[in-house]
Amino acid sequence: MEKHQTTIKEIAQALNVSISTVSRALQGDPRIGLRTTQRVKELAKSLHYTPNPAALLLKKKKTSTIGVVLPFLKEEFFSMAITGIEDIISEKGYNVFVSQSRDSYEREVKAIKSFINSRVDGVIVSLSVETEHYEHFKELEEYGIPVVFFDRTPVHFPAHTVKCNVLEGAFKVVNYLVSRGITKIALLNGAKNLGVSKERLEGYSAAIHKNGIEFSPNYVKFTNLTKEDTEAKMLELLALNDKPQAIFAFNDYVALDAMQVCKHEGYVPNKDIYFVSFANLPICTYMENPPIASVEQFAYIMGERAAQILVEVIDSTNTEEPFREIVLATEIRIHD
Amino acid sequence: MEKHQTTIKEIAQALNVSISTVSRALQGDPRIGLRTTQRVKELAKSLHYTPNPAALLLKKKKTSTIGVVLPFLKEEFFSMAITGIEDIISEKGYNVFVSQSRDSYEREVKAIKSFINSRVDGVIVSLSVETEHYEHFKELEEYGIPVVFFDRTPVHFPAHTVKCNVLEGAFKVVNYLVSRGITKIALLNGAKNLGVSKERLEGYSAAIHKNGIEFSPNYVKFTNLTKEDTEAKMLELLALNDKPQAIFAFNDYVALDAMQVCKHEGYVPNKDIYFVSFANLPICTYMENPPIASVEQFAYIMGERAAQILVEVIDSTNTEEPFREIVLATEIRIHD
DNA sequence: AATAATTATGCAAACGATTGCGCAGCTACT
DNA sequence: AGTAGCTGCGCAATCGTTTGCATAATTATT
Repeated sequence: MEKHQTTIKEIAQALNVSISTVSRALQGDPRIGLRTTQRVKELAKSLHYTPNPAALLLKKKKTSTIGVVLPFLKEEFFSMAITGIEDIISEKGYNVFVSQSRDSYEREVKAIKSFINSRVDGVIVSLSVETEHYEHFKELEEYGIPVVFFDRTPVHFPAHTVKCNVLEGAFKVVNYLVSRGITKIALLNGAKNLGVSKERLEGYSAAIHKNGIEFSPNYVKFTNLTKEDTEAKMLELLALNDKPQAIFAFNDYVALDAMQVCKHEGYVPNKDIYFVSFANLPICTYMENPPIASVEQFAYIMGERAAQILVEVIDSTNTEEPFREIVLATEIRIHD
Repeated sequence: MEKHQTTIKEIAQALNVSISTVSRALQGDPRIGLRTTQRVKELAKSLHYTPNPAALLLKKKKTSTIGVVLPFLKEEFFSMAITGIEDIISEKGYNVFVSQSRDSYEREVKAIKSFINSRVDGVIVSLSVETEHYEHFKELEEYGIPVVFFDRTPVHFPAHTVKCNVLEGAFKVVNYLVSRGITKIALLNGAKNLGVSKERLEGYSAAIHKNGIEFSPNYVKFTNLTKEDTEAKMLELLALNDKPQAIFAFNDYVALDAMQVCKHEGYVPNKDIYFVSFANLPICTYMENPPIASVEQFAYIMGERAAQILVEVIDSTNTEEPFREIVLATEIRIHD
């Protein structure tokens, strides 16, 4: 029952003109007469003609497809970003391949290779927590496939990036705690190799120092973002002689995991120990007890901006374009 | 700096053999000598040769790409299903296009048309809440593109489907409530046109009758799954003279929205009014007060099964294969 | 040594579209 | 009438592969 996909050739035969005429008419080439152009376009429409993408790629070297690699679709931050990407990209006639690294370096590399094989026109990436080497992105570069990173961007690797001002957000949220008289603040950070972890630490330190609080290395923990590691690190914090009064968590998911540990250990979150975090995910509005403050990260907007930059770079013939680095201002949301 | 994608032609020239020889050698055609085959394969590997997918499609009419359309990636149920799909499909060398209908019929239709244009080899769908007509899937059929539906499957439209035994699950969960002495049970259902809503209603009714409880139409509400509509319907239930003791919600998200209304109206969820629901999403483990019972839907497994069926159907040359209808057994999880 | 039987390889068409170049046919001018 | 200048189209090559049908090279057979 395979319905035949209409081709340009069939239109040509039906109208008794040549293939090239049909092709040009469809593109509105001025060399083709008005009458012919009309007839061709009408027939094409009534036959539901759509150009064969393979043939196009063969000639034009363009698949109208982009690839997205991100850690976890199930994290609302990323699924919202995807939605932003989809909205921009589909409006330009592109399709989106999605691949999850699940925070595995290996999976991330495989995804990129697979995208190279399928000749995507561009790639949008948010790094896995494990990623410390960027060869796979260099390879992308060698093939002339542009990449835009968002949120989890590489360090010491020049590239197009979209992120929010993490340092500023971290500073603000720590400052907020201090303004409430809370000074013993621990940082339950992401993995060390992530740039966004470093920036959180910087913002945290800056706020600590600015407020004349002594910086305690014991109060800074790094987690690989798994539930297990978060729990372990949170337990370490709770075991400290000088227990922190508040935890600044890497993001809402880390905060949630940490809060569970708290409860399990007999502390009441946001009463015995305060929590603040990053992301401000919608799902948290359903929580009984969300972090008392969260830095809004504008996931959807990040996705949109990343997609915009990517299509601009794809369209631009200028291969030597300077790297674009978008930094979104953060906003802090108070929840209690 | 565009690195040249190696072609079969270049390999042929370098080895001083013909293009066809290279092509055959790469495919392990026995007609090509062992020595030649070896040399070709080695050079191909060292040059990072990968066949141009466009050329392949042109010849083979196969894109090794499938499309997935589902309501919301941000709903954990669907993002888990995608993960299952990805795992199966990528292992077979396919890529996955993802598109969200966001519960809009129009968007769903557009996604399908776009998939037809890009000549995907198959499609996996979970219907939007608005979908009542299936012409777009008929069109897919006409082009010979197989479809597999999961969870939200069409009614009166024969197709490959993967779902769980909703009726049974609904029956069990209502039965559980009754076993706890709760008899005034309302059903906060999904939209009427969804098959899965109908089945929930059937299971609900069956359990009600079996336990000799009088069926009250006032206790059955349908929502289009938006927060607003859920809230409105929940308020109607709360306004009833004979207020229900428990709410059986369409899924966890509906339950969460409904519970918020409850709280807002001064009732304590799962104390003044009990909640049970469908899906049993991991995110609910972070809730203070999740539904007291939830029907496990095995999202990941559904995704896997749907993908398996799809690749089987794609590979099978037999166009007249009977429709496969997988029904997964449900399990009910007690949370308190 | 000539021929048959293998074995190994090449030619060229085809897939569906784009595009540089060439060539009719018409009009208009001298 | 002859020629220049348009206008409107068609030819054929091209993109990277696959594949049916030769053909060439090698070995075996007599």
